[in-house]
Amino acid sequence: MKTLYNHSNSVIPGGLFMFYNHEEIEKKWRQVWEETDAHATHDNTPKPRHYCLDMFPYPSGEGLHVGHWRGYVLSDVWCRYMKMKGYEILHPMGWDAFGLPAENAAIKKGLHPVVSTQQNIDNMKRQLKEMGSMYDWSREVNSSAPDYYKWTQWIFLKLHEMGLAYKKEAPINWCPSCRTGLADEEVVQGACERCGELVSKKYLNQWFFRITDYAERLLTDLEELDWPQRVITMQANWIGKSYGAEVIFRIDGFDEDLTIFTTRPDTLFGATYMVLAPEHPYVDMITTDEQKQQVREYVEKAQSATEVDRISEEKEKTGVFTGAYAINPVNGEKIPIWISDYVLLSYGTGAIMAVPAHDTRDFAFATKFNLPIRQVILPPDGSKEMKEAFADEGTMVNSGEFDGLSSSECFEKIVEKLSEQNLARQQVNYKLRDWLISRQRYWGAPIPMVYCEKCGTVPVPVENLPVLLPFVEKYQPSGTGESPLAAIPEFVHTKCPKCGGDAKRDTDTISQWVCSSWYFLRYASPHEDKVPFDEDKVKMWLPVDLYVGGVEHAILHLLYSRFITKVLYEAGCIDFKEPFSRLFNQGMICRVGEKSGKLEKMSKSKGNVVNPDTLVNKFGTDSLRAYELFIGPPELDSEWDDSGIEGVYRWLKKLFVFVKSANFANGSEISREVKRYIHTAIRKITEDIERFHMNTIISTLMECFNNLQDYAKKHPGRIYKESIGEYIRLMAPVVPHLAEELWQSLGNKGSIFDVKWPEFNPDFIRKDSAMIVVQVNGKVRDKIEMPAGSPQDKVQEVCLAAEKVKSVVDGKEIKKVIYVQDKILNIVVG
RNA sequence: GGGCGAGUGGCGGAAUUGGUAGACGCGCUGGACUUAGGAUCCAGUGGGAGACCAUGGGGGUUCGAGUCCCUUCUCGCCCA
Repeated sequence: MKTLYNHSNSVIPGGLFMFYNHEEIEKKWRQVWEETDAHATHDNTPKPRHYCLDMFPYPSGEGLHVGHWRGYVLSDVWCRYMKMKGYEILHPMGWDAFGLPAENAAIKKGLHPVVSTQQNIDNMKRQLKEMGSMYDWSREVNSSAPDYYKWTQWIFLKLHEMGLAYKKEAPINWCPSCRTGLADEEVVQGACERCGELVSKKYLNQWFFRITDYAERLLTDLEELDWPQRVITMQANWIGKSYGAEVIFRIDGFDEDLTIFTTRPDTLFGATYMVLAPEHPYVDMITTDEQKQQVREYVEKAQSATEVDRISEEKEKTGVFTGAYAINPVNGEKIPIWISDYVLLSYGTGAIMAVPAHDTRDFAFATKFNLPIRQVILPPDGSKEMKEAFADEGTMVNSGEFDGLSSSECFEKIVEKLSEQNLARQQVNYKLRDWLISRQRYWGAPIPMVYCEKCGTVPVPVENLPVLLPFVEKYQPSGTGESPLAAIPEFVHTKCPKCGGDAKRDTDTISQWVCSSWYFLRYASPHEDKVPFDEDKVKMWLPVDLYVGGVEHAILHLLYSRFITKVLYEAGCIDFKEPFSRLFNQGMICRVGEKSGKLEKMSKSKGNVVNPDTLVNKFGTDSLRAYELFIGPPELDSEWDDSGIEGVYRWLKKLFVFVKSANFANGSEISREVKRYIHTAIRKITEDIERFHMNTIISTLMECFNNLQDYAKKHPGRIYKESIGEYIRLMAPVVPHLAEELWQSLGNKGSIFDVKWPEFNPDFIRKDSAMIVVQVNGKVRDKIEMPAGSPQDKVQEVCLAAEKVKSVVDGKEIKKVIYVQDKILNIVVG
């Protein structure tokens, strides 16, 4: 008894005890929701539909921490609010269960991924249910389930059929620790996005998706999205469109030409040498005998360097002369051809013209190897000194007929001139490269392709899907560049679907990013078994109205999903080009890291996680939900502080006692004061939810409650059920369990979420009097209460008579008076 | 180096269009009830004795600036 009293009881007037038993209340209402199927989404409904999606998590063994809760609480508050606004809500949840994170976790625990994934899903699902979110679990998807990945394979085949999936032997990003190839997007600062290991190069025959075909569409359609600006910018930068020109340089003594891409054709006269990527196909051909040895050694060494190192501006430049010369098409000059690793084969044409005077890296290279630096653009200050490259625009010099013109003008003029001789043309270039989707790992959807000696590469027919991932004991990555599946003869050996002869399966698996780039479509018809998604239902629900998740997916997942959506649009499967109309990125929850002592993103490895289970036990889900919002603006990072939850808990406890212990009168509220409190809150909270200012919802609710409580103390028994009911509806999206409980105890039947969101009435917040702030020369001198709507001369008269004002104004000339209705009167004196 | 955020009490943070800076909460101080208080309730809480001073620093626009403009510093993220 004593512990209960300590924790949760409040003494109410009259000496009675009230116990806010959050555990019992929350359990009760979750059960009611389950029994009444309260969160089921109905496809057929007269209501307007709203699709709100959380980025589905990968089933981690560590479970959820309070940082994960943030986004989920936010979207749930939004959904519950929208439901009360009269929408039919689709708010599903599922598991990004295939792929490296899940597999690495399984290996670490020494469990089979099938087992560990299921365990993790069970635990996380329990946690998610405890959050009280209105997920419709009947629509749960699991990307590692055959009835799901069957359709991931279908997507692969669709792209193949459209000519958007192709296989090529290429140097790819290889993570030696994860023992698999990675997409460019998965390499961050030269390291594996997952494990942080430095990525190296490996030549492998791999499947790619032709995302570059969609570069322009992916860029221009960004404009129509209601997304955070920074995500749009990051995507645009990643696509990396640049305008420039292709210019052809003749190679002295050879029939072959070198084509280069430059974003600065205006600097052509300043090109004093050329550089090829060490892997460039002409290197061997043009290298003179004297240079052969050196070049060969250099090419070998360059293979091992990471891309980030190669293109870094800080790194000491290296390179070797090939002995060959090219002819600069604008002036016929013979310029040496070098090779250097700062030129990448994969960007542009793998060859550049080097203009040391106007490019930072070229400048560093030329300085090191004593190559000529010729200034062709004069900076606006006319400086001819060249201590570093001048990369801006200016006036042309040393450029023949173009001298004296502005460099921006010559950008086109020089290209035009060369194009007459077919030596140049305007060209747009993209940094985006094709998407590598083969993984040499076990835990993924097998690539549905078969290699037949007779027929070549043959897609597995759709009716034979899924190509099942075999259950094997030994699934650890081999590291040889072959997937573990290659070691399973029963899997590898198959019959050719075309000729029926012996054939071998592709043994790589599809990147998890493909699995997650279409899951939002699956939720519309999660049990459909004839097609990946029911087109009518997708039309009903999509595109996603609100997508909530972390900014870490700004490029990878969001770009891939946009791409797949565009492909399916082109294929005529869906009628929209963009999957997510509105995107919201919640900020990270941070805490001081155990080892670093610094504020870091919450994660197990940093040793700074806070487990929600403990807090739920002590304070209840509703308190934690409210506190997750209260901690700060949802789009900004916030620091977790355990003690803050106490304040929220106290509010709920007091509220519980307040509502449960009083008898509110039936009928309409008669107090104007109470009406004003409630309607001020209705207006503020509605606006705040609409613009995602979730933190101030809590403040407003607390403030309003404090007002109601004070009022009730002064006027016992004078608050009506109507007002309390409105208050409970306002808090319902945030604290759903308590709201249901209190709603019921007011004598209502049914769920509060089937009741309409309260309407704000401006008549009720109008005040009879206004507190006028009286300023003299902008300084506050007094505050005077006046009837609302008083005219300026009246206000001025009263204010000037006020003692505090008089003492500063007297004896001075009044130069000007500014009056803002019912707010402020500013007297300007000389 | 470039782009985008952010900088307000002891702390987390409020402040639609420029109009009482510090809402709400934590913490703290004092008091009440109590065997006890880590429960609850009441009061107080930016600094300064004060005129006044205060939204990272400096300038500006304005009757009035946390908010707009210029400049500068610090931190975070992304790109290079």
